[in-house]
Amino acid sequence: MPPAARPARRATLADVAARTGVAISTVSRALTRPERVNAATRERISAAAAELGYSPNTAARALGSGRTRSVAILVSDVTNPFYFDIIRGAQQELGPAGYTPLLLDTEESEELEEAMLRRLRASYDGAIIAASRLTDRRLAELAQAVPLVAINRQTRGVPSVFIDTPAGVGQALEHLVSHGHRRVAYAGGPLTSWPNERRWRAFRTAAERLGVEVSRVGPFEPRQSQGAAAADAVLNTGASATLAFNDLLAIGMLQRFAERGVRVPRDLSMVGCDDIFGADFCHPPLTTITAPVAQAARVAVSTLLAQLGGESRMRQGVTLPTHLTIRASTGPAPG
Amino acid sequence: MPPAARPARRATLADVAARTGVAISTVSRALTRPERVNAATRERISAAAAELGYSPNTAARALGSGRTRSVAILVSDVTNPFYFDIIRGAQQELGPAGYTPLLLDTEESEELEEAMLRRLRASYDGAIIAASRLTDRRLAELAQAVPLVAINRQTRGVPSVFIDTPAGVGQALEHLVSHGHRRVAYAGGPLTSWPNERRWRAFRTAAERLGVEVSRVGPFEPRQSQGAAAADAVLNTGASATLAFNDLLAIGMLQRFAERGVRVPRDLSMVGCDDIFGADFCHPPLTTITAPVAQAARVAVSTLLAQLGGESRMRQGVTLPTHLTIRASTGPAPG
DNA sequence: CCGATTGCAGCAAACGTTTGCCAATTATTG
DNA sequence: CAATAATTGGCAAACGTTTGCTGCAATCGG
Repeated sequence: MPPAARPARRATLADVAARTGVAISTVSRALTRPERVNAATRERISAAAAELGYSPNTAARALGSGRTRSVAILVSDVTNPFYFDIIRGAQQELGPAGYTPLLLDTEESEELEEAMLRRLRASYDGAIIAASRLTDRRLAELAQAVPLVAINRQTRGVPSVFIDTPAGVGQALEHLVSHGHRRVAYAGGPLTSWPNERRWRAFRTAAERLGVEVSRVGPFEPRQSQGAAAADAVLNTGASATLAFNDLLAIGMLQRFAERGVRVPRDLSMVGCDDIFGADFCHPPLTTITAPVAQAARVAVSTLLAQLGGESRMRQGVTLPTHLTIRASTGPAPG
Repeated sequence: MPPAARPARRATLADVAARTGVAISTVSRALTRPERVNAATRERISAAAAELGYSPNTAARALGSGRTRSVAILVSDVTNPFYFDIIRGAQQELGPAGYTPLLLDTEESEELEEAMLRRLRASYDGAIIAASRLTDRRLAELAQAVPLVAINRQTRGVPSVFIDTPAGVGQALEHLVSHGHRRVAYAGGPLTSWPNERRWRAFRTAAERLGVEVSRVGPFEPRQSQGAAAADAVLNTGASATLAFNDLLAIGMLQRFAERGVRVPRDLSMVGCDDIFGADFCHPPLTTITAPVAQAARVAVSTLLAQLGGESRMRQGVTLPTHLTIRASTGPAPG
């Protein structure tokens, strides 16, 4: 067993220093600020470090420097596919920058959200908050104390990345109206969800502009299982087309319509929001407002890293465009 | 602004100690080992800690104690919906136990897997490895140095949770044979995937037992986009039914079949593995081998925590049963 | 050839905990 | 009531880094 002689203990700076015959501080600098150390010495140190398989102890580093090289990613529900792309996008941007994600599930709770952020404050350098449930006031206060970037939440004083789904909502409604729909319904998400309110407002405004009748049903938790209730409620309104708060809900509604024998899009047209995994292969494939979710996460991370890097003139708010992806769940109004 | 007087600096043990008039060590003990301290003192300390909003600095704690209260979750691709349930299940078990997940994406790379595990060794107490790409030897060696539990990977000396999909493969084949299928194909996953080989073996064995002809196509990366190639390859074999390495691939295949005008299950029956998000609402809904993925993750975490807790007599290997979920993608053989 | 400048490396003090050991106080026992 | 035991709380040394300051030597300009 050749590699069996592995030291049980991890190599530390002290070990590398001893092997090289220099001081610990020199090793530290050689590894973190190479330019502060003579090239020859640096060489020897790197060699010794490699031989010993040295890698820094993150806890000690965090304690010494106050920086952790990790970023908290707050999602309200790890289960929601919307966040998969958030996680993925964040990961993509974080990894190459040498940061590690700290995934936190706030379980749709305002209290938990703030508590986690506070409790683990020393464990991350900054945070990406996707779908905050916090009030504007609390969020703004928090942003004073913690470097953070919010996704899909615009609040004064809080850097954010906003996915312009409301604009897409307008497009979606035009699409429906052009197909002859005159009565439309909005199947709403949680009342505490900020984007939900924005989408509803955009929906109502566009409807007014286009002269169609609207109703709103809900609130519904954004889960597939809630789709049944939402579908039934929409049917009650007599609308010929409906827009759901998000795709998860929309997919659930689609299933319910199928169960009840409501043919989509023949009897009813259905539009979702976000274009999550599954929206393209559900039945019928869902017309939806495609959101650049992974991109939003990447932008959020890069904004955050810039902030952490001490960039003063910072983008305070970025808006990302969406587009309407027309699939098979929308069509001409019946009759 | 009442809460404005917040100290910019986080409260430390020293602050609490000063406020209570006891030593730092006493505060530490009062908070971590309440029984080691007088009830009255403990009371006063807790009160002061609460007032100051004290919460321990995890880095300092890790440094002092060598324990981090966090668990690494290694997945080969955060994008794969299979892992959503892993993440979710792990989260569910970790949270209540006061642990935090450290999500690591190994990007299907053996090197990255081991490197991450080593580099971040000081940042986690133990690891859950879902779908290791490591060789048996490396994995076993690693298990000596790091408390870990593997999911879907049985290797001597490595505690594991195994989802018995191979048993389900047998069932699936019986289901197909009972529908008159005589030629079946396996659309394989990555060659480095351990479960892939197990599934294929189970498939071949069952086919032999049932007297049907098998072929194997692949390997394919387990991505939806790879479904096209897999579907075309299967069509070439002349099989009337096919089992895919996993649902992601199966869903991709379903899409390709639709494109090519192959009617499922009329012309061809299709079975997936895992029953991921989407398997129930794709078109047609997928017959699949349902795996208790979230449960597997929960069991893995609890096994790991037991190990961390110093339990010596440990379950070395747990096997979780699967079952065949019949939906609409399978039916009688054509002709 | 001397004083000023620069580059490089080391010393030592943090950072906020945990924890082994010891001292003081209080409770228990014969 | 003295001796012993148990409980309680404090001291101080880790843990492995980072980083401000200092000192030394080599280099440079004049």
